[in-house]
Amino acid sequence: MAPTARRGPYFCGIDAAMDVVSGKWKSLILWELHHYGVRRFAELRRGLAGVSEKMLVQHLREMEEDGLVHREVYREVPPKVEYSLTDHGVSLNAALAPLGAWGTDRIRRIGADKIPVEP
Amino acid sequence: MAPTARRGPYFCGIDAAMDVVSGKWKSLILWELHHYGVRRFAELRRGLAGVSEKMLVQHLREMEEDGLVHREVYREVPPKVEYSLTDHGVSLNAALAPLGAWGTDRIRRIGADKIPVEP
DNA sequence: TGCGGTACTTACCTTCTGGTAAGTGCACTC
DNA sequence: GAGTGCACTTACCAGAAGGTAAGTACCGCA
Repeated sequence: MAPTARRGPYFCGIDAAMDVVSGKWKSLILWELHHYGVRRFAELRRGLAGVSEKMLVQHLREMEEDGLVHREVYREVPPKVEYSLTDHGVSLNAALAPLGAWGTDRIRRIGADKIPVEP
Repeated sequence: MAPTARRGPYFCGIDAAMDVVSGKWKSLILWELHHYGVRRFAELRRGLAGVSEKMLVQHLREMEEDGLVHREVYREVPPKVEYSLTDHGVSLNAALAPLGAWGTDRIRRIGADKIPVEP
């Protein structure tokens, strides 16, 4: 029940897009897949410092359901699964670009003290 | 402590922008203020069907802190407070436009059954 | 005199999100 | 034969987000 409780009726486009992007790691996953083209599960896990396996799986599943990422399973041992962006994923990433630029601007505005420094 | 617990170090621009937009009603508030230019508290409450006063105040306060909205208090009785977008708010709204377009497209894709129908 | 409207504030409660830690089955390496 | 890596799954738990309902202080209106 929980997995598909989302996707309610939307007020507007932003709403619909947000529903798909909201999730702590989704925009990072999008960016990672955009940057590398194709990535394996463990590669993503290592690429997104701090993500838990549970959340990575969950977000990837949701993004697959939403038609953003493609999941290719190779029936081998050890298991191999490759993730990549679909056309919708690519276009979403493009639509996020201006927002990213705005955010970069904001980081610059609020000062250099907010630059990523992990504890 | 809770009000300013956000604004952690950011991974990237998207992250920084999301931090500012995430909140159930924030994008709607942005849109409402963009559309009407200036709105009073009660006008916003009526415009955003379903929002609670608590969340509206809270979101407006955060957006004010983030430099997105301007709050103009008229010391009269009954009280009068006007909200409007700052330049940053306007530019954020512009940056959200492509995302909104993508979302509208998505709504069209996933079918007409998801069109806003409030219970 | 009581109701409605203004713009909030406060306390309490529920739901959702995300994190931790452990387990799974199989193959390769030391 | 113990340890490691692969791609997960499961159970449990903490904290954040958001909703409900009531209260505040003042005024205009009937």
